[in-house]
Amino acid sequence: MKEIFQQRLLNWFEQNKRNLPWRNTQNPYFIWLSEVILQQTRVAQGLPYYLKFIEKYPTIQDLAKAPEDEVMKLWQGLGYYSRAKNMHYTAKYLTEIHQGQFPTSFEEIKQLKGVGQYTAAAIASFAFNQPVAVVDGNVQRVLARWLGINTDIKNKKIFQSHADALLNFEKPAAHNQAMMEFGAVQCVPQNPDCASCIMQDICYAYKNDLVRELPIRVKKPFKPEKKAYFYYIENEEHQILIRKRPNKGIWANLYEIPNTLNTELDLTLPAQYLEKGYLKHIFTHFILHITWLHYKIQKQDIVLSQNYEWVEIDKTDDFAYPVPVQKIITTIRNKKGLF
DNA sequence: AATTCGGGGGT
DNA sequence: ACCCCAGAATT
Repeated sequence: MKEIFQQRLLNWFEQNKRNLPWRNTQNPYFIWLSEVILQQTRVAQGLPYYLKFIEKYPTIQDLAKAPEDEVMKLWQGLGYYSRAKNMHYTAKYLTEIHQGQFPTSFEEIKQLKGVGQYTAAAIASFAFNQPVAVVDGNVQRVLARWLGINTDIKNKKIFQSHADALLNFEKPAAHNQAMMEFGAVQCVPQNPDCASCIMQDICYAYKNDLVRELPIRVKKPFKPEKKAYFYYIENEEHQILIRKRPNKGIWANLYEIPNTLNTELDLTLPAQYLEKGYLKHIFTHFILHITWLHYKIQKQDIVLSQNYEWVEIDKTDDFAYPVPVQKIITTIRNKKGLF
């Protein structure tokens, strides 16, 4: 059965694979970059970021010598910002400590910051053709349905052992990519077209009418909601107040306008604001209700704690912001002239 | 083993 | 409103 699956899978892959830029290379730097960008991210969303990164940083040395703020700005909007932070750290590490050489074994690759089990297996197999099986969300779905695995997909070990057993040792790179592509294109999460599937006659879920039930994903019962105020504070010199967030926690090392998310406001503001608005921001683990307020003040009337800085409104785009902060700035700035 | 970390697109 | 994506680090 294993050989039948492997052979059909590779045949299917040859005929149906998408032409993606990181598939036309064995450069470990490009492959690593693409894998980090694509962590928990759809190909369609990650693709433009990948193209931006390889254009701006054609080599790992280019990435290593870039300022972190510039890397974060290029990453803006992708989310999971620690990926960018770790990636930049690892680029510097490999350039300065490792002579710019990418490690070639799975074990060494997995030691790199920001590289876990999946990404290490992907790089080792794609770039160096090592026989290590990748397990991502796509692979888990394919395995769960084909074999009828009914344990929660959080139980990674179960899936890894099945993926290991199924790996094609002759062609690990093609096999791994084919597994993921099959999950992404054919064995999709919702309403897969099983009628056209080449694995139909050997698929446990299809034969037992369990396609809709597998894979099993245990979800958290509820998502908490928080409220916060965000303050667009403008002075008479057309500057606004921003600061860099701490290097840990949510939105690490991104820039923000004054706000009450997880903190008290450390500023004294006048009684009157110019306008206000509302924004809902949905995270994986909570919902944030944002009320934004637009103030105009005299620069001399405010005492700044040391890490705030005034920035020209026309230069605010040089900094990397969380998406809701960028939305507030863009919304208000685009009304310039009304006030 | 459970929680934290983002954002977007599909349905 | 819910799902889930080429997951990893931290607790």
